Amino acid sequence: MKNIPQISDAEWLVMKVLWKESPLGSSDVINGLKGTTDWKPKTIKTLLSRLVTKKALSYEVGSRGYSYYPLVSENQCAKEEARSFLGRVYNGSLNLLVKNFIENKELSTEEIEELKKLLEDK
Amino acid sequence: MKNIPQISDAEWLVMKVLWKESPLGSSDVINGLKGTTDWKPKTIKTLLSRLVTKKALSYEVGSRGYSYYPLVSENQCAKEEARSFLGRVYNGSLNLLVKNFIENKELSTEEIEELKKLLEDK
DNA sequence: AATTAAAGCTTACATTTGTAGGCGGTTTTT
DNA sequence: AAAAACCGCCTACAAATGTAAGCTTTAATT
Repeated sequence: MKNIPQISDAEWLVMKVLWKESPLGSSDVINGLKGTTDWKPKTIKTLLSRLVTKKALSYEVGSRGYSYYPLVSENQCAKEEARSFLGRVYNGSLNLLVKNFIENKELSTEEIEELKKLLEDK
Repeated sequence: MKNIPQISDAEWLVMKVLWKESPLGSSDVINGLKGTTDWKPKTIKTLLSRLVTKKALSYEVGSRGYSYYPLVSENQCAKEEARSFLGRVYNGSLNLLVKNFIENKELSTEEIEELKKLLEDK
């Protein structure tokens, strides 16, 4: 059981690129964020470095620079975030969240059907 | 349509006290947090002030100090947090979150039953 | 070969957050 | 009335975050 590092909002976007495909050089990550953000390349490199420091990423050294890859899975991180978010806002209860969504009519009919199915299949 | 202010983790705990009951004086809030946190009274006052600055709270002036009350509802804030969290982590999809919980077996049988019921009743 | 571009390392700097302490005035206890 | 407790206001200060720029070495282009 490892500790999941804290990943900030901005850092999540970087991680997502690398969860989709890795290893990638920084320029690839920069490219992968075109359209998603307006960050300067330097900003993205800062985020990459911080993620390495936090041990969310590591890298291999190649001739044309580092090739980054995740040390933690998206699933692990998502779970951790969910835990923290649900704990803070919904007393840790996923059901309460869903209930709220239903009550606030935040869900389309299709989504509700899909949820039902998910639960049935389970 | 108002903007929901950003409420930090620590601030949430303060808001929760006031969402449960308000208006309350700072000493009541301090009391309401006994057992939940170890914060010094001063810390809680700082949080109260910050929440006022952020317009998450306001207060009436009484003879024995301020009486704080929320300017935003728990439901609004919860919705906003959910939006931000789901957006960041689950592409905005509640269903994806639920799916993940099911797959990771984070839900007890009872919770699943309850969810089904919630969806049926809807 | 000379210039330009890129890589990573270090530094920057404002804002938000966690976590208080000090100060001067008021209220409540002794 | 004097002391103790409490009030709110202002200040503090480190860590995390968002958002980069500068410098030095290396690689790519002309």
